[in-house]
Amino acid sequence: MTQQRRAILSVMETASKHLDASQILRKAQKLDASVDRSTVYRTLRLLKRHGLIDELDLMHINGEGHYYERKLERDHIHMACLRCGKITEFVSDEFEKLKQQVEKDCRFRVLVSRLEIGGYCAVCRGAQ
Amino acid sequence: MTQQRRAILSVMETASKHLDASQILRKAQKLDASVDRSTVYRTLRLLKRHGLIDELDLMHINGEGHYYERKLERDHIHMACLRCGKITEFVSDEFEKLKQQVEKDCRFRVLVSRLEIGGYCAVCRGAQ
DNA sequence: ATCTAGTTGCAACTCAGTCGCAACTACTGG
DNA sequence: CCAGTAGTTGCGACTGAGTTGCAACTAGAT
Repeated sequence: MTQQRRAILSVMETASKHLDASQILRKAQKLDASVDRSTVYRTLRLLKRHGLIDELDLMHINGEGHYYERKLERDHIHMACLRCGKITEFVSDEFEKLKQQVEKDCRFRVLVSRLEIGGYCAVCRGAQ
Repeated sequence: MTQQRRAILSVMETASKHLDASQILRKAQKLDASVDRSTVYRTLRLLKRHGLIDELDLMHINGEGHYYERKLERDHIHMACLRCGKITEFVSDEFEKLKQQVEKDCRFRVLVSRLEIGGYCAVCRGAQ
């Protein structure tokens, strides 16, 4: 556990929204100016492998990069509005059931899952 | 509808598995040698926007790129084995129900959806 | 046959993410 | 408390996916 990792960890813990690697870098550098881009990537890879963070695309609403968020107790769905860009999260028992079905019917051990939906949010749906 | 688009379309229609952009380029060039990388990207973007193909990450089992597949009547889940790399597809009514729930409970119009699961397939689960 | 809007190939570019390496640092055992 | 070492870091150079500006070129309408 190094200074740099502590800084990155702390950024992830306190983040209020989905951050991409360069945003994480900038925020981590405010805590420890020595943090390097490659350390961020290396640490993110580590955290991902250990199942502590989730990696998201958010339907590529802004470019090709990835977003990261701390993995919480319950998985959630990400919905991205293709019009206004808003990201909504949604927790659903149906989702849990679906994963259980996969485990059972496909005899597949589920470790990570990512459900992203693109479409129109309630507001934009009306405005459209 | 140009020669080049016809070639790319044809590759997508006849593909037996998930292809990335460079594989699509190579295959398309066998049908029309003039096809350029940028045309492939431009056409894929177009097809994606029109909802004719789906874009996948396949849990980044091999690098950062994207994979594409023709969108069929029914959506399906992609499961990627983190040990042997096998990709399995699975059609589920639960998945349809889940999307309906999102439409209803979140008043969110679902246009595209992508559910990817990483874990261990039946074979590797035993071998592990 | 002509015109034009849309498409293409090309080459140069951007940007995310990776890698090799020498310098460094957090922990171990003495 | 200190030396040894395994693992981590910063740096700079690199890779590879995807994009873009532009002049040349179609496909299809008139």
